[in-house]
Amino acid sequence: MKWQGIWRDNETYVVTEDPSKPKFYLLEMFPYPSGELHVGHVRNYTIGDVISRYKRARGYNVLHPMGWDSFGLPAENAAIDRGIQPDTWTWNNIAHMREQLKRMGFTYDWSREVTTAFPEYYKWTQWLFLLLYERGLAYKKTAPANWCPKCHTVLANEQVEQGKCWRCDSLVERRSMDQWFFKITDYAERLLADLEKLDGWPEHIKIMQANWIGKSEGAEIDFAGPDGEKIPVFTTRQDTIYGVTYLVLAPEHPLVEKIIQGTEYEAPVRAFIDKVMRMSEIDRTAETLEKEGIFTGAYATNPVSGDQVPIWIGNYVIYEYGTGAVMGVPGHDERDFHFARKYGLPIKIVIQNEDKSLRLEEMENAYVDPGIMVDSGKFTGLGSEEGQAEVTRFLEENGMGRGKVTYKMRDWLISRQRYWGAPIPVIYCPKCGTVPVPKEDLPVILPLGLKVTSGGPSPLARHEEFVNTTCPVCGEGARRETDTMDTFVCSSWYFFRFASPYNTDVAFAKEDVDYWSPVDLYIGGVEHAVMHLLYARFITKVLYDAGLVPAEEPFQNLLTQGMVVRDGAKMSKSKGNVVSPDEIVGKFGADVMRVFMMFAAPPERDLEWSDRGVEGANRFLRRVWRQVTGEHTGEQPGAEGAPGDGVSTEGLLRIAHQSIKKVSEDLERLALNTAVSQLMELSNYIGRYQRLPKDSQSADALEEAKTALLKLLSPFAPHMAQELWEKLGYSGTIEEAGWPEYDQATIAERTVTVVVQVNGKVRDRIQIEAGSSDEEVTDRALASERIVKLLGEGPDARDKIAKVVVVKDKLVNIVTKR
RNA sequence: GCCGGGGUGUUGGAAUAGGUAGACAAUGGGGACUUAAAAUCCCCUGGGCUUCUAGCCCGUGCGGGUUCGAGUCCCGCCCCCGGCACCA
Repeated sequence: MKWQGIWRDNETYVVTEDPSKPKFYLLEMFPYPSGELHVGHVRNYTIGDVISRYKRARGYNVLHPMGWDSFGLPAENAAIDRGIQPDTWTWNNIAHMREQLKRMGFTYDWSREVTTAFPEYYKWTQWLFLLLYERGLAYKKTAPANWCPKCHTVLANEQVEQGKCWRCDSLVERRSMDQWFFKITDYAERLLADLEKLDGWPEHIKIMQANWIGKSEGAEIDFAGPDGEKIPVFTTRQDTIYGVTYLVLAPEHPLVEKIIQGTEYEAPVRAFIDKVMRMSEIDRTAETLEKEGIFTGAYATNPVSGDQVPIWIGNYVIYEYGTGAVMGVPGHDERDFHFARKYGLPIKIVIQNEDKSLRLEEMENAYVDPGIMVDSGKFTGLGSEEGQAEVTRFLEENGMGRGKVTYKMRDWLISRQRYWGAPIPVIYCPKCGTVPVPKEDLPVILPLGLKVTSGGPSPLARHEEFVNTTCPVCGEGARRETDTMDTFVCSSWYFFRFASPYNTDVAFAKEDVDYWSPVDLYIGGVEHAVMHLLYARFITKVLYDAGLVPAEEPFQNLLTQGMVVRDGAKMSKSKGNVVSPDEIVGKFGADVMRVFMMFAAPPERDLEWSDRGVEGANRFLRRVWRQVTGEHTGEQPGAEGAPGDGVSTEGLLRIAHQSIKKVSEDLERLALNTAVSQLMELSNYIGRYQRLPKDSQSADALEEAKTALLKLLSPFAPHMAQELWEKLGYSGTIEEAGWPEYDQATIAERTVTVVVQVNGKVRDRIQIEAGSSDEEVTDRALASERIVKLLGEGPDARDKIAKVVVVKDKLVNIVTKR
């Protein structure tokens, strides 16, 4: 507490741009102000704070900011449940959580605090929308969207998990609505390609993003419908074009209506479509769903082979992907194979494996591997890969189709039919149509004090004063857009605002973002692997293209920390296994909480909460206190133990310097748990050393070991390290004293323990002078008591040896003849 | 199904470049101090065996392999966790 006040009063952690120092931009994902800091936050922010303090001690100019992702649905729900205004609720939560953060002793530069729900911030979120609009990257269209009935709004694709809303788990429905989108698909290729540049990202996150983007290279082939109209299909297997025996359209496909009209197939096809369309999204995409289809009565022509093939409708064809129509190649596609078998459609083999062993009557599965094209007209004999290129060329030369790349990723739907968000800055004029709000009119203020109710249209849409406005172009009466933006828009650029938070006339100043960008280390949960992290990369690229930021990628290094669990399960109120950080901090102090969380598990893995572990951390810090001050911390004196063997001044200095090396390296590679364990080892040794007779202790060496311990401990337990620093008689902050450097000569041991193995099994250990030659080591090993016992002495032993392997100063392995 | 990550004592975890498996903790046990308890300090804490002041065998999910030597590399399985999921 004492030091927190001093840090604040001296503005220790307020940073300014300083070109004379190397910069380090450290960022943790800012929280949604839910009301209470939970242990997951504490873990995330402690990891960041440890790195921040370490980098600062190392002389970096560290930007370490904090803010609030403060728009969003829970505020509205709280308003409904408790009758408080969303803004009041949000500001109260922020005030409370800010205090909780301060109590942890985090090194934030609070002068840069950013709150996305303040007009000073969302003005620039709206500006960002207009920037995308100008650049043709924001557009409105009517499209079927994911509607969450409980949240009363649409959701982006990324926010639907297994057919359910990511927030409330409700089953998502399909609704056709007029919506604003950001054209993230224009950046699909770059978002994919630039993943390769992100060396500092965990591989699995990059893979998740690549899968989400879902690039497929193939071709679009124009089949001819019954009246000669084009029916394009997308395929990645152009080489199987001669194996097409039918076509399948998605039930939504516009051509369906046309080809069944007035035919005997009309009624049954309609019934089939109705059935499919009535299914919920989750049922329709469930893996258990039986593939079903129905014949339309119409036929299409294969442009390459000239074959006439029946047109079917299938429940498994997705209208939004590719062209919403697929060619059925049962011989070489698993799904098509089963569909063909089920409905008695013909199967053709057009790809043979090398040994020509495929026989139609023996096939139980499709042959999906590459092979040699057979029965494929002029392409017969080509390999699959070559065939794909040749078929594509043939299609293009004859106007029958074209090479095509398709992505699974869809455009980012940003409209939300909710109140507590940044209003979309658009006006609809009966005369001028859709008109963006001029930049000088920003922000479009979100009116406060509205009555928020559950269900029905958003309060904004019912608030006439907000809705009614004048057209900025013609001045006539017009209406405002009443949807607000997805909160992920707010969080897709906040890291630039932190670099330049004071500006009122620009979103961020060029020189500020030039100095600070990119974020050197970004820390947060995996749950944002494809949402926030993809959106932030997209927006950064847009800003880069507009010449506003210097970096094409926002986050140089990424650390995705694991969850905090208890009894193996995620903490939740309903399970009653929630740990309150306030309680722990109140009982043991922030340092104990910090040390426990850093020690209990490596950052990227889940951390199992353990009350016993917290007590262990407490014991460790109390011991350090006693060792440094010589004071007792409540225990009775007189129960001193023996120092144990092998404790020496030389040993003390060695472990002190080894610890400097080890802790520094561990901090660099973010192995914070092993860094703490090294500190424990150092402390254990100091304890044993202090139990030596006073006259064999070196005060200088002890002082050196103590200061090393405190400096190394200071990122983890800053309050205590600082207090002890003062007690040792030093002035100023321990951080200003700098990070310790180790001396290699002190670490080097004069004698080393070498393991002696016989045939790979450890048989003895010998003490030997460091740097001894292989011959010396071998001689010593053979002379050792245990080896003599096993192999005999002198020439006897030498006769039995086939080979000796020596690893310098570590190990010698004697291999005997068999 | 596909793609990732993982499987090490009673538990959390360590072993960073193929070289002493189990560091550091937690738990449990024993002891010291104490009238007693707490706190503190010391010792032990993977399994089995034996001739027990000492030593042997087994042991990193399972089965093979490479190597003087494998938790680590290769092949084939099993299980757990995460992501995607009829994507043509």
